[in-house]
Amino acid sequence: MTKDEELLIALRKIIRAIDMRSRELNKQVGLTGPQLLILQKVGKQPGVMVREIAEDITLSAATVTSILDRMETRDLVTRIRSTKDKRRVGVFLTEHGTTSLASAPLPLQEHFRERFSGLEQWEQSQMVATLQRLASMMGAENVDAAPVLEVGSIIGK
Amino acid sequence: MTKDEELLIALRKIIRAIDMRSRELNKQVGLTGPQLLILQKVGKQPGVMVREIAEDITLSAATVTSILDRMETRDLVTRIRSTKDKRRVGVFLTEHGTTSLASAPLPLQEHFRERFSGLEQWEQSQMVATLQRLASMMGAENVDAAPVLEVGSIIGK
DNA sequence: ACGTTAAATACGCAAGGCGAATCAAAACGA
DNA sequence: TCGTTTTGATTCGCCTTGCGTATTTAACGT
Repeated sequence: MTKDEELLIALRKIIRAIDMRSRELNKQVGLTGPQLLILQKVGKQPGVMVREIAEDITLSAATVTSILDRMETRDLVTRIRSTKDKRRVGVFLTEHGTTSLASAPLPLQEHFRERFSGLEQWEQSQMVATLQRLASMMGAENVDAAPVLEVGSIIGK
Repeated sequence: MTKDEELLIALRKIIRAIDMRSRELNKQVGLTGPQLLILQKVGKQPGVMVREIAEDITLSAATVTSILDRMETRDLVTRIRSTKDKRRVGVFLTEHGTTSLASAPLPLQEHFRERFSGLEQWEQSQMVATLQRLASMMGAENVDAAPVLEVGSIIGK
């Protein structure tokens, strides 16, 4: 098994674990992972724009809108259109959203967090750094477009 | 921002990148990530039962059935009911499935693979190791019974 | 022979996601 | 100043993963 196969397998396991966690959360408190993420973001930065949220958690604006729809019908957030710039829409927590956030379980499983926080500081940092690196390696475009050098990309087209 | 928040953000980016890749694959060759996984499984073990597949990739039988439905309409696999035990259904690759599997693009993006293979050996190993560790930290129950050595796991329970 | 259990499917449902199209408003440019 | 772009958000249509809960068909135990 090659290294990148191993990498993929490991990633799939991780993805699945996170997905399961999300479903579990949804059953328990009616909040899926992505919803919780957004809730936290709004909690930290009331009035945050939809665009900002989307960038933050790297989802399309359309997706964020649809998630916000669901959250709004559950009375977790409200959207208020800016009067200054009427294109903008700010997202705020409702009272219910605030209390939900306060009592919300964390997006990651408890037992994971315990294990993670049990690691040495440097190990945690190293882990995060590795993931961030991986993320940027996978992130398509943000890796500024190989300049002239690359012949392959031209041929490839 | 705490370390585990950073971790989660990075993970979401990675997940998204993989998801995008999966969609891309789907458009190009009609194979999503999970479908590819199943295809590989069937390739390795022709005639494998639905139940076995489900266990293997830890999905419900219902889910596997629905994925197989899609794969069958795309003529990637066929299902043949056993004559011996008529409850059982074996899954096989079609010709098209076989060639698809052989020529299947890799689950990871090309440019990622290039970058990844550009890393030093030790870096690759380190990266994979980190992910595997993460996966096992997240994997809930399937962390079958850390043997005696591990004291932590006992206390942890 | 009859009830129990196992394998697969059918059915219904929800969420996350995307792109393309649309609409409104702001910014820009000449 | 008046078009033209650009930006922010939403709507629409569509797809997959994934589950739970029946339902059917067949094997098995006693």
